[in-house]
Amino acid sequence: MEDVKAVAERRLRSAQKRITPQRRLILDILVETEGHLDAHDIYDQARRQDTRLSLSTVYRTLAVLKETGVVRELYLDQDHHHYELDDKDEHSHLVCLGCGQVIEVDSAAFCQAAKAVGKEQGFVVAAAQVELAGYCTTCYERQTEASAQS
Amino acid sequence: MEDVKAVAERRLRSAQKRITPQRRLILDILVETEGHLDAHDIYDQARRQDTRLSLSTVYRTLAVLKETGVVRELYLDQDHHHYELDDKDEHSHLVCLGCGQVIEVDSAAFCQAAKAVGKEQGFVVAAAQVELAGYCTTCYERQTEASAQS
DNA sequence: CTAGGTGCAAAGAGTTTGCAGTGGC
DNA sequence: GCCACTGCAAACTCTTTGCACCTAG
Repeated sequence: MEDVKAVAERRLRSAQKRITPQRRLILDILVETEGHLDAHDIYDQARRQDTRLSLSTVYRTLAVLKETGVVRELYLDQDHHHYELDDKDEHSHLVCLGCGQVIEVDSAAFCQAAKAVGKEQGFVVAAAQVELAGYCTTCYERQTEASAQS
Repeated sequence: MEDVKAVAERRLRSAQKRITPQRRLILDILVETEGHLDAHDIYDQARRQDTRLSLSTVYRTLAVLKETGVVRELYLDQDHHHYELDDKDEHSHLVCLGCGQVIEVDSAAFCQAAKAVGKEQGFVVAAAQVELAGYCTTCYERQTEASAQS
């Protein structure tokens, strides 16, 4: 855990970026939450500890962290960006259309498929963004019940 | 070709939606272009034939077409939505980070992987959105040249 | 000391909405 | 003729930018 932060700070430093309290705070939140946060989530949480932090700083920090490969930007829905720490293995996201929960799954299978597909087209795949939409068990049952009684 | 439009109109009608000249126009553009258009592309093209058409109508029409399953909304980049006719087979998109071109590829492999992965988690996958980012042959070569001489 | 970073407020994209008038069915 | 649809303008959301001040290295 502590490691992640150390690595992140090293990366910032080697990119001539400064380690400011604001950046530390945002990084802490990302590390502790281990989730998929959007800029506003981070802002809200950060505000509890530093009431003067501004949203633009959050955006600017996320941009820096993305540039340095510390966080990854996700596209879980089409309205805003989400971010997660980039310390995990390749994985993709299952988004439940019913309750909105996001499940992470290993995506080795996709990466392999991605590279194969790319190769066919003479295309070098740098990144595969796979978002799966569907229904979790609970929501699926709820939905089939609902349509059964109509 | 003509078929697609007929199907689309039938779908609209059965959803109690009206067939207006504006909707026909937008549909025509989608059918003829066969590409991945964003709202503004459609607006620009449509304006050539109907100078009074408004952007909101484009958005509203796209929303209706999406609802009725005539078009599919894509997420090719994070800044705005793209749309394509939903009459094609399952396919995904290769987006070139160099020149921005979008190549469509068959994604049977992904769909299969998607369903398998979902099943493991008790998750019913309704849609898989796969966007692959990378470099086409030309841009890849240009890039390796550039880094070679530095 | 001096870039690079910050807060604030204002600007920008892309998209949505309220409302009065129009036109499919 | 009714109600869905339209155009227009204004609002809204998310994100970015300009600028003066501040602070990490």
